[in-house]
Amino acid sequence: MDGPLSDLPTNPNTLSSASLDAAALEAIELMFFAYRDFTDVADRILEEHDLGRAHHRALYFIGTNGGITVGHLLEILNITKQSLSRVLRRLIDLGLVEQKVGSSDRRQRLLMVSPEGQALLDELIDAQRALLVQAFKDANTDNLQGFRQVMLSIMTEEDRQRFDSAIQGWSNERAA
Amino acid sequence: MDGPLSDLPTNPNTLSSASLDAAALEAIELMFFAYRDFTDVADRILEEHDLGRAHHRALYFIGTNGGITVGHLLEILNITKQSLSRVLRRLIDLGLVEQKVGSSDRRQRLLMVSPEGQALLDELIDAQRALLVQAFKDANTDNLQGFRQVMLSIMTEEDRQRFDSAIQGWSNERAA
DNA sequence: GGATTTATGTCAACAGTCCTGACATATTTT
DNA sequence: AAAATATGTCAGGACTGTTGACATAAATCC
Repeated sequence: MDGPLSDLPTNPNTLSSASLDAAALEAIELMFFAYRDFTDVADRILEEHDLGRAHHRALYFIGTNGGITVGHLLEILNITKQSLSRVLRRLIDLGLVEQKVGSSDRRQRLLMVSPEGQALLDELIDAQRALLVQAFKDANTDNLQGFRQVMLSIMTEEDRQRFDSAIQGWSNERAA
Repeated sequence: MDGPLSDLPTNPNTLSSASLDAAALEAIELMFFAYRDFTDVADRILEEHDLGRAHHRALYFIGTNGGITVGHLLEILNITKQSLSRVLRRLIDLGLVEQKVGSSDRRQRLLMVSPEGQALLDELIDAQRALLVQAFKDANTDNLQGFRQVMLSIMTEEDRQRFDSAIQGWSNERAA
């Protein structure tokens, strides 16, 4: 049997309300299982280092935003500073993350990963990237655009703006 | 600027390794932000009822698999029975979930949601479905198929089998 | 029919991650 | 000099996951 996304009207730009509803209902489960298995590949690596997901997230955004301030990191992660504190302390104590006093504002603590932190981050990113590359292998350009467009549209506008994209604000527009 | 998924080769079925890599790298963040904002809409409702995500997940799979056994629920959720116990106890004490002794195997406790549990579940599902329907509104059939195909491919084969799909096992096949 | 396995439940302890509230320090801004 | 800002920390609580141990009832095995 085909799933809810398979029996749609012929016109590629016209989807019935019922079809959208059925597709969305299935997508609730797609989100759950895909995200769980996506995070699992990283969790296995983190276990070996006795670190949790929170450490992964902090390490990730520090590594991909070298010199980020604590405040900015808090904004991205959407957690309290007390919550980040424990995680960050651990990463610093383990020598995976380093702090530098801000040059223009000496109150700031600029965060960056150490070589050891970068090595772990590379390991984590490679594992998740490999999974995604495998998942993308049999998809064509349209499929990938669709995946990207849907994922962007699921986010809040604020989060969407993190992705520099030609289709920013597209959600209220008609596809060309 | 376009994102990594935008500057791909013209042939829709041929994607360079570098493009796939760049797309996967971006997708790591797409997964993070989309999933977070997707769960947030449910979390807001759960807060009003003083329930957590674990209660949501249990309620969801009981509601969509009426009469499910405790053992089967544990398999789906991939957690320990001790972990589920606390959550289930709370749902039962609140009158959101009911138990019935199995008819063929009287050791089993068949789980089902009460009318009150169904009402809460409907509220949760409606919120997430509304978000997804909105996200799907500007996508065409190919886009949605792409989203579905990629999400299915990200899962383990075991999880993928929960979705009855014409493209089961497609990951090693060539698209028609 | 007695022994074993299975399905479920519970107690206890511990870990990770999030929260709120309060308070402290250094630095910048007004 | 006073107020605001960036950061850090202490304390306590909630939720959700883990391991290990033990208990009961029912099904299955020999």
